[in-house]
Amino acid sequence: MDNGVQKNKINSQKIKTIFHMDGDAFFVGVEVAKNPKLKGLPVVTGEERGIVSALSYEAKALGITRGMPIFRVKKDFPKVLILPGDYKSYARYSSMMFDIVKRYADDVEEYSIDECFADLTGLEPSLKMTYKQIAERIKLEVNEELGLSISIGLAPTKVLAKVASKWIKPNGLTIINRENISDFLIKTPIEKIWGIGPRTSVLLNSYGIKTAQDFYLKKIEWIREKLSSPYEVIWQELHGIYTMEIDPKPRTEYSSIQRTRSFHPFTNDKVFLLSQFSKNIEEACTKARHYSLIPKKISFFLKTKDFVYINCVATLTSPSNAPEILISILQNKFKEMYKKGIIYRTTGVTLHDLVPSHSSQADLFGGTERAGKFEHIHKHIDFIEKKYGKHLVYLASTLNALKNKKKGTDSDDLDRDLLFL
DNA sequence: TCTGGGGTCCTAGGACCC
DNA sequence: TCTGGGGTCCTAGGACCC
Repeated sequence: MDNGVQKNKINSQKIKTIFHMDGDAFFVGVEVAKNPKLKGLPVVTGEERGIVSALSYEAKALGITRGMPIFRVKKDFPKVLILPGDYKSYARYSSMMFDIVKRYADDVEEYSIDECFADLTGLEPSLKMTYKQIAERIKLEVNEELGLSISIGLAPTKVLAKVASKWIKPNGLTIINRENISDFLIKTPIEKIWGIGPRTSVLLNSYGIKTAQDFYLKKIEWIREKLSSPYEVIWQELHGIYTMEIDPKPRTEYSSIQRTRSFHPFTNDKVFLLSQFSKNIEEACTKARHYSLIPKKISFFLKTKDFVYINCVATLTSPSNAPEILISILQNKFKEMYKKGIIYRTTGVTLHDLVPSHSSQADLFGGTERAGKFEHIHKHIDFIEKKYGKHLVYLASTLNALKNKKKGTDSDDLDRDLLFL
């Protein structure tokens, strides 16, 4: 009970040095590293998504923002270079970047594709460098070896290290220690603190809390009374009390896997929607198999053109990561979710309660046996995709998602497709 | 057609049991 | 009889993150 607080009582004896690294305009940074001719130009990525995912500082200077529709960029900023995302390269550069950090620190938490935390505590004597020098070395090596610019924060906690790495950007290095915390928090709006989003900011504003310093100055009892437990942890962290641990586990464990697709134009075509779902299921299953995970639960959602979600959950009597089985579940659930007169923009599938595949036991209803047959096929498919590239092999129902499916098809068609399974 | 895609964690409240 | 008072487990949904 109250684990975070208990832990920190022990940990607060020892002041930590937490390192946080944040890529500068990371996706664009990688594009520039791949093709140095782009350096100094206004560049954005996200062409395939229709909105700006990342933008170079030159593009930002023109007034482009994250999330801006690509058509607007084309129209208003014709000189800007627009690139599609190259996620394979981003992942490669990401792990090379983290490898550099691991040269110095053992405990590295890969937080996202362009961010990591590391615990540098106690490394000064063995590396014969100050913490600042270690950070400078890492920055230099990432810059020289990978051609990437990063910003670094050093602080006693993760939350403060995030404040620090954001302080100077790009190419910054900022140190917060227990003595100068307030200098930073006074100038940080509360909504900029990691973990405090728009809803909580509005609530805190209503209590007169505008800056991180205002929050910091509240009594812990007040925080407990007004907010839930994660905010108590943030309060501790802002006080320099190490509470959120570094988690160096490799990113191979998932508690859920999701695949969604939005489409254009919006539609209420049953066959089209089902084929989109089907493709989502296949891709989610491919990922699940890649990590040897099997879901015990699956959920589906439809999003209407007005952003209303229709959710639906199914518990699997026999856990499976074979798309054929999950699609047959979808067939039933879809009838509950779909309404004739409504126009949809997105379909989504989430696999929940993932367990390692070796732990799935045989059941009495033959579901596992049936899944076993498919397992064979999928082994081959996974192999082919590994060799020749992704998304080569699809199920019949997914073909509808690949062909630009004609509108208003009768649902009998669909049943035939699914029967084919 | 301003608003994509992939995650994690926490809480409130219902169901069920004694 | 003016319907306590716990547990536990599960789910839906909120909030937040990059």
